[in-house]
Amino acid sequence: MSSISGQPQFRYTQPPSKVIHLRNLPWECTDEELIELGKPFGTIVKTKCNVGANRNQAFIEFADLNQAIAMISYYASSAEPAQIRGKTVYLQYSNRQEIVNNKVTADAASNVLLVTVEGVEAGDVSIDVLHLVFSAFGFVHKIATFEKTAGFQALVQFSDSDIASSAKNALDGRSIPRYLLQEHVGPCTLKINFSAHTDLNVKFQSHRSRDYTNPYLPVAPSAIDIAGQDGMKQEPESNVLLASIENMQYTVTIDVLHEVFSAFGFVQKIALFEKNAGFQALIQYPDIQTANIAKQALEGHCIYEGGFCKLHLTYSRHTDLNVKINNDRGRDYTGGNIATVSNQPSLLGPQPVPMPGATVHSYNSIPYPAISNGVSLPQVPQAAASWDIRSGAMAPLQLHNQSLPPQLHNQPLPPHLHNQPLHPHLHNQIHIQHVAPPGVAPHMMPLPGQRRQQLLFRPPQPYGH
DNA sequence: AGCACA
Repeated sequence: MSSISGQPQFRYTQPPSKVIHLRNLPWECTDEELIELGKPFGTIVKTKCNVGANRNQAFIEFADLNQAIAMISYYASSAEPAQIRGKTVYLQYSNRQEIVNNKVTADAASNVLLVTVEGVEAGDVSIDVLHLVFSAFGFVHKIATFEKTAGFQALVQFSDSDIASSAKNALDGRSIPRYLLQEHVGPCTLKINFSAHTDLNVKFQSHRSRDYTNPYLPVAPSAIDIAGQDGMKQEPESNVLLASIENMQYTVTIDVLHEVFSAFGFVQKIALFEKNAGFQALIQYPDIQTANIAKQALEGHCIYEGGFCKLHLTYSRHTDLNVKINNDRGRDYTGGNIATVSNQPSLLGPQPVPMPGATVHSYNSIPYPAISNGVSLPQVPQAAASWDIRSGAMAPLQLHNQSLPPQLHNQPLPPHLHNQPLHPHLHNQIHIQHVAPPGVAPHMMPLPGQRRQQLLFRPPQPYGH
């Protein structure tokens, strides 16, 4: 324990530190007395007394190293030793660089997080969105939301503090992805602390509290609403879809969107716009059912292989888009008498513009051959298109669950599902060889739901870019 | 009189 030389090693080898270690203190010593002792030498930022088994040691931390040096130097050459309550105290530099107060457990890790959502008003962020966001890190047991002066807050309970910590580390200071929010909602930054709670007392399932461990908990009447089965949105259904495009590495044109969304029915109108530094599109179908099918089939899918241009679909509040002019920002396929910008060749001539007054049936009228190249295709129902990488052909992507409305059964296949060729004009538009990476064909890539969650905040970087 | 989980 002692040094080889017979003298304690620590005696002359302490490097300077802002922290001074004091010993031989009276047990009753207080922080005030430590401050009195050290104050003449500088600014004391922290003290700690009653340290050690005998509670007769203490620490003083100065704001500046030179102040600690001044105190040590003074008493090293002083005839009067440092004293507290008449007792000589011995000083030396501490072997630590700062006083740490582990007594303060205000921010101790907990399995319950206190989440403050900044920049929102009541109802902007549903409990289901929070559940989705936090479920990426583990099973969420309970959520309780409330409004305080601090704003919209939520307590999110995990099974243990490790999971809670990982969620906190990943999400604190970040924002809820735009596509989880309704159109009008601004950026929602999460500020996350550990709660002092360990188990929330959720009395019933409601729009403000949930217990995911107890499916038999009574449901508050106020919670029975029009939320969809996924519960992500409170928005009512609409024939107009709002598409947010995530990870948009490549240009997404109206023609591309038209191609993709036409697989489900006649697309009446499309409008593109930038919002909140993101890229969004409104796609108008003749009816809610068609929009519903497209929404469910395409949600989370990528337009391009490699996770690029992932679609996130919600119902718009619009029911009829006002497209005044056909250009690269807006398109009206209903054949109304509106102006057309001349530098949009794909709109002219053979562009598949159905007759005026077209209904969902009119999507059959798109002037493509029903079958091309003699390639027989799987039976309807078909939903989204999928490009075969090797052949460049488009293969059908099955709808997962629901049945199609009657009018979509036994119809000729939509143009996407045809092997070759597309109309020359459109062909060039949708193959997007100029935007896809070399050797990669445009491709509809379904991503599993869990992966979607994983990607929420950390979109993949394509090809090492 | 000799470095803090408190």
